[in-house]
Amino acid sequence: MEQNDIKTFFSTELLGWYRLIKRDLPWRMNRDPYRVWVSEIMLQQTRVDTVIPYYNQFMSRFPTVTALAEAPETEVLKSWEGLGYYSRARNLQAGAREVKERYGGIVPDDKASVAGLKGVGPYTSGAIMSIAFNRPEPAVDGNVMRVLSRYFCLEDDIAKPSTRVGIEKLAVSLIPEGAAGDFNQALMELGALVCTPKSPSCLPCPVMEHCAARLSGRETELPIKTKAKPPRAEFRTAAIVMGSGEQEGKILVRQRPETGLLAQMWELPHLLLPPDKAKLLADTAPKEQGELAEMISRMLESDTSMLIRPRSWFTDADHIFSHIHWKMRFYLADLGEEAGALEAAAASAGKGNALVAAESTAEYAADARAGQAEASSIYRWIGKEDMETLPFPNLFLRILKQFWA
DNA sequence: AAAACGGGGCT
DNA sequence: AGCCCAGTTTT
Repeated sequence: MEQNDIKTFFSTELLGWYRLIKRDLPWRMNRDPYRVWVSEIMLQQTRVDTVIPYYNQFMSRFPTVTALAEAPETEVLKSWEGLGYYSRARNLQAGAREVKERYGGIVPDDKASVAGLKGVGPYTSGAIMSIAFNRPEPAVDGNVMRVLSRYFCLEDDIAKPSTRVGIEKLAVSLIPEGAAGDFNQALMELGALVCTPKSPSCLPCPVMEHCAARLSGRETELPIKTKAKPPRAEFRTAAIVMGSGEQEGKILVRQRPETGLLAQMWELPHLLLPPDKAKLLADTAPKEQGELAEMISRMLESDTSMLIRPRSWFTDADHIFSHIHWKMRFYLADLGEEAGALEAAAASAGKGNALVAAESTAEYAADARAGQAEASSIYRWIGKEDMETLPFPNLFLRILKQFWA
């Protein structure tokens, strides 16, 4: 059979299959461009099952572009809490504000305008244009690269940006006349339900008979993809500082900087350990680390001008981001009058009031500067009920819940 | 071109 | 416990 017939077969069979079995997802209720837009942003790097509850809550709280544009930023961030990649939420709201101001609150039926919105890249602009407006644009995500790599037996590394560009050209050529939205969703649906990464279910696949990878028995070898580097380890000590007097029953939290990791989210105060101290955390029992407790307490004194007394070890927690592995140790601390046991231990370890040892690495220096630049104005005492208002990343939310359990 | 940027699911 | 998933922005 000729290549063009193989392509036509693919498009026709896939589209027919999708129209029979497509899942009933909340963002498929209608073609409202705003609903499509929100769903596509949430679905970046995130599975359908995870997104569904967030999507429903988000749409009821921010039903229109204007509602989102006019909402307080913290509220938007709070609604994104636990979803990850928080710049998506801030970019989405920035986009909503642009649509409100420049396009009167109507998402424009124009590729360049949509592609110009913050947080909207090649995939998302293609998805919005095709799904909401039925324009023949490619929407190439990981599913699509996997499906097409297998069906056409493409051996390019899908981790390379240039590969996506090539697959986009192929994808456009496959779009059936007048069915761009359904076809693009069909491609992703097949990748999600049938042509899965690990063990694809070829037997029920609507296009198996002309799948080049399957025909040559190579469906599990494709697509080719270079593996990511493992995350680098970072050791951090953190404190749960319990207030007294006015602050009785409250604890000390702070807001992260405007940019970078977990930007603008709230957190328990913590400190990146230089490599030599990190070994201490890794190798020594929590209760014998007066020195580490002492370091975080000195950092807090310098930031807040309050006398912080570490009292006891609370818990250890690991958190793995895509590029960093945080190994954290939490101490309970208060503003007590007398020195705590841990401080005594630190003193006997021979550490006086000297500041934390000079930075050993560029990373540590950068972290220390960022911490200092934001110091003092970003700290705040919160009670249990404030957890419902301030956005915290999951790792800190878990610790807070454990503390207030 | 490579790194930064979360969090959860599967085996 | 280790491996996998992968869009956009920034460097």
